[in-house]
Amino acid sequence: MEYNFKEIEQKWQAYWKKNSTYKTEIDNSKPKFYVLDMFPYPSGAGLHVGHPLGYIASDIFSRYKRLQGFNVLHPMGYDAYGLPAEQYAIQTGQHPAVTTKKNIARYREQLDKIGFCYDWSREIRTCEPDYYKWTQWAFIQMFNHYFNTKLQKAQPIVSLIKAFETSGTEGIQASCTEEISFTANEWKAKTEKEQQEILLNYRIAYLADLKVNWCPELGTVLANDEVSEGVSVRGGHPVEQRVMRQWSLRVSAYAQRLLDGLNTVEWTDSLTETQKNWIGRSEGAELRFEVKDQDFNFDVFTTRADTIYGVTFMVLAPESELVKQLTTDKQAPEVQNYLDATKKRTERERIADRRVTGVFSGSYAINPVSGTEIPIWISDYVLSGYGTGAIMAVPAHDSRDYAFAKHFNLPIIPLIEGCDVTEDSFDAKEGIMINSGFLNGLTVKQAIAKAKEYIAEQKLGQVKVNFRLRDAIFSRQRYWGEPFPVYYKDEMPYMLDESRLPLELPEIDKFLPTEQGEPPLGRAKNWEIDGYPLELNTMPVFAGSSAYYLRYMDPKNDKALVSAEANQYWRNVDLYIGGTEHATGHLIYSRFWNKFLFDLGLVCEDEPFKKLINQGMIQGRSNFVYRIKDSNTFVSLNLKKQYETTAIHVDVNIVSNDVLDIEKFKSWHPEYKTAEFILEDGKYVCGWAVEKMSKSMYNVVNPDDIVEKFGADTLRLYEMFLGPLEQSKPWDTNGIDGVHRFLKRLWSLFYKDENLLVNNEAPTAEELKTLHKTIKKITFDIENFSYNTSVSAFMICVNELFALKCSKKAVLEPLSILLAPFAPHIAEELYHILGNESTVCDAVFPVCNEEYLKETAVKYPISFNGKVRFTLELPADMSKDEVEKIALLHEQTIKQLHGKSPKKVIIVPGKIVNIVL
RNA sequence: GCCCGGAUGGUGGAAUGGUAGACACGAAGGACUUAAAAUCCUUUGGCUUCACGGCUGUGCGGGUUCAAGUCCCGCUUCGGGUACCA
Repeated sequence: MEYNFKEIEQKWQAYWKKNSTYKTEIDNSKPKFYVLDMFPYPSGAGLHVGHPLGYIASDIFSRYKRLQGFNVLHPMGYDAYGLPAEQYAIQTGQHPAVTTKKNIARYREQLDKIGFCYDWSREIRTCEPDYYKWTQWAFIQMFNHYFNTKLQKAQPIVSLIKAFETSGTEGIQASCTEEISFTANEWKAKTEKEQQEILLNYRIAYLADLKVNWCPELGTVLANDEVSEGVSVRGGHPVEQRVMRQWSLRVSAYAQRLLDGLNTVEWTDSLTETQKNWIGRSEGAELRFEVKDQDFNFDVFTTRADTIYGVTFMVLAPESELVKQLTTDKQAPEVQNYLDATKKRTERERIADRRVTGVFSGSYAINPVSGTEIPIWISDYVLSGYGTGAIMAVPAHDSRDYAFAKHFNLPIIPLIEGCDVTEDSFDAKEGIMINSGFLNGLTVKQAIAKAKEYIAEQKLGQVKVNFRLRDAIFSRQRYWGEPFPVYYKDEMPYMLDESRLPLELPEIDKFLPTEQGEPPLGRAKNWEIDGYPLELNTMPVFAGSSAYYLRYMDPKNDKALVSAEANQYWRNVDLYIGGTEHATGHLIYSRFWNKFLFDLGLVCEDEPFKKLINQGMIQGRSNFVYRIKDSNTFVSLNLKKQYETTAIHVDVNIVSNDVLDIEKFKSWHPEYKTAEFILEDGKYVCGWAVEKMSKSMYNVVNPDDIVEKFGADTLRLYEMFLGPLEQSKPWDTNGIDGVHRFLKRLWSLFYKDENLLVNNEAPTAEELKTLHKTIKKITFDIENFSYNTSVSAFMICVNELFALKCSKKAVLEPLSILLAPFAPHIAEELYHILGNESTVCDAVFPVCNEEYLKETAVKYPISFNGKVRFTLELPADMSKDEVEKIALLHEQTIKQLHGKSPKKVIIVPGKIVNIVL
């Protein structure tokens, strides 16, 4: 019997489906393990071979954990809302729901072929009302809470209202958009509308006028993580700054907790580092500067309080409210010119063209420590959104201030002994302070601490921590997203009653803004509730992915996002696998979302993802043919030097081992029908390059084709065999024969022609050694996600058993269980051939018995000055002295010594002998 | 600019400081076959030698060590992230 993968794979996929093998229920008798993949956005292009890489890795781990007796939750679903479907709808008029559904069906079909152990009964789609009901619900909770900075925890907004009623803002410790203060009486005197406006200043989900990233091309605002280098991450359209009234989530309130939490999770260093940078905590001081000839002062934030004696000017952000206050009449026209000019510059232009610009405001500040007068400038190199939107400039020790000072000829005072600031600033935080009054003679580190102390003592300001992390803008002027459960009364937002959820996405005639420039929902008929208009914006794509891992625990629950019981059992994700591209988006938002729900007592774990692995990208491997200029003749790779040629991408699917299938090429495209070829050794050899896998490079490989030709097990093994999981590597179908041969060879241990070879003989010591060293290696590799070396280990094992002609059940059975996580179909088949009747998924993972691995002899490499000259087989338990004696007496040693006596002999028992001459 | 990863045969890649190149692909040769496919066996870093063997070799330059792909210092280079965050 031959290895018929097609038959085997179909048979067991049907069996698993029929027997609900992958259905998971809460089982308190077993420990839980939750393995999660970052769910995909179902794009129209379907899956290419790069997509399943992470899914296969998580599938292996899930199956492994199950074999070890864990109750494994391994769900899958779809991040179904998003821009591409809507852009497509705008172009074609097709409803995004229709294309999304179609794409999901296609994804599912592709995923099913690979034999994953997903519990599909738990599937979720973010665009389904049953699901987004809970996204809307969470939003309502965020609206109804504020963040108490003292407790570092979300609290009901009603408790804040109570506090306002009794003592106003006195003693309030709450994260807010803007510091405001009022008394209890003032509060009570306010109208309902005024009170609501004030509460928005504190709510975790709030509406505010904010400077946002507006993308005209997409017709929507974008969050910071959706913009990179001044263009939208999706589509690469220019983005500009605009002030708009938008929903936001007060993610910044959780900055410290988001930072602290990173110490409690097992993520890769690079990922935690990225998050740390994104959160951007900096400790420093807020210093108050008085303005000369005005009864006015303002604060600046600095991490270098030690450089206070080197401040030679101040700079305000052009958008700062201080600009108006500090611009003198004389300077007013010039300042206005500058403001107009900067406003016109988009973020992108500012990044591309980083010239030094600025204008003098006319005012002077007084250095609070030295008392000197310093001019106040305005420049766009200072950001309005960070700190106070104003800085103290220390050109000697900050490169940006230095560039500015040089350009406008402002003084530069060095503060560190021996530093040279004639060409560049000295930014390093090291050295001994000079020119700095009471800080002279201290190291920079000491000076920072002392200056902070001084500032606090003298009440010149306060020690402060600033974060780079911004609140998440949560409104999108788009159709294909979750509607907000919000209606407006007297222009103030109010939440829908929970009983009215979900608020379903209405139908509209066109997926475009209205003629008045309102978002697409402005087109919806009767988009109101009880006579009040509903919100026209929809939620961003990260809304639906922020708590999906919780929903999988209890996907059908219509009373809660997740029941306490399910949450108590499944708790959080033990292993999360996905791409690095979500480092600053999804992985921040979902941690924030989870912490919020944690504060409300709705989930029992503070961090959602305990361990996280980033799978590397699968790159494409493109092939080229070389056309001789102005002809339809193509020349083979190694002959092309003789001609002037153009390289043309050719579909990798009609190339095998870099040799072009000429007939297929001719019919690939009409213009090549009459093509002629200059061959080498009768073959047309193509060139190649590693590039992104994309349609335009003709290097996309579809997993379906691989499954068709080699089977799912081969695909799974080969994806893992390509290289380390976390590394990026090119896909090259050429190597796949190797793993396919391995499976065939494994099969050949069971069958020769029609004869079953399996027998019940007792295994030899050698066979047991092969088996158990494989068990040991595979176990270690799975635990360390080193799947590429496990595939090698399987190959070695089968090669050895093949050489030993071993078809013993006692060896093959554990081997088939061992292989089951990697190649479940063939493993299941083999397991049944061996006489088992239940699924291999419920077998017990074999355990290595070290007894079988014990070596009686060691092959000692004998080296001279570190260079190995020969090997010597000696008993494993031989003493050091005896090894030395034998090694030194060996004829080859004597030859190497040339009559000299060795200076030193190093013996590492069981490892190596090194003789030093 | 800053931060994080890499760099090992023709290719993908192995190597708790202890015989570099496991395992595969490709290539070459052979067996089986009328033939092909499939399968099996052998060789395969480079240079050198009839051979035994020798020399050399993990991006570059230093260093530590009995011993370095691995540790340290300084570069080169290719990816990825981030960007006026004071």
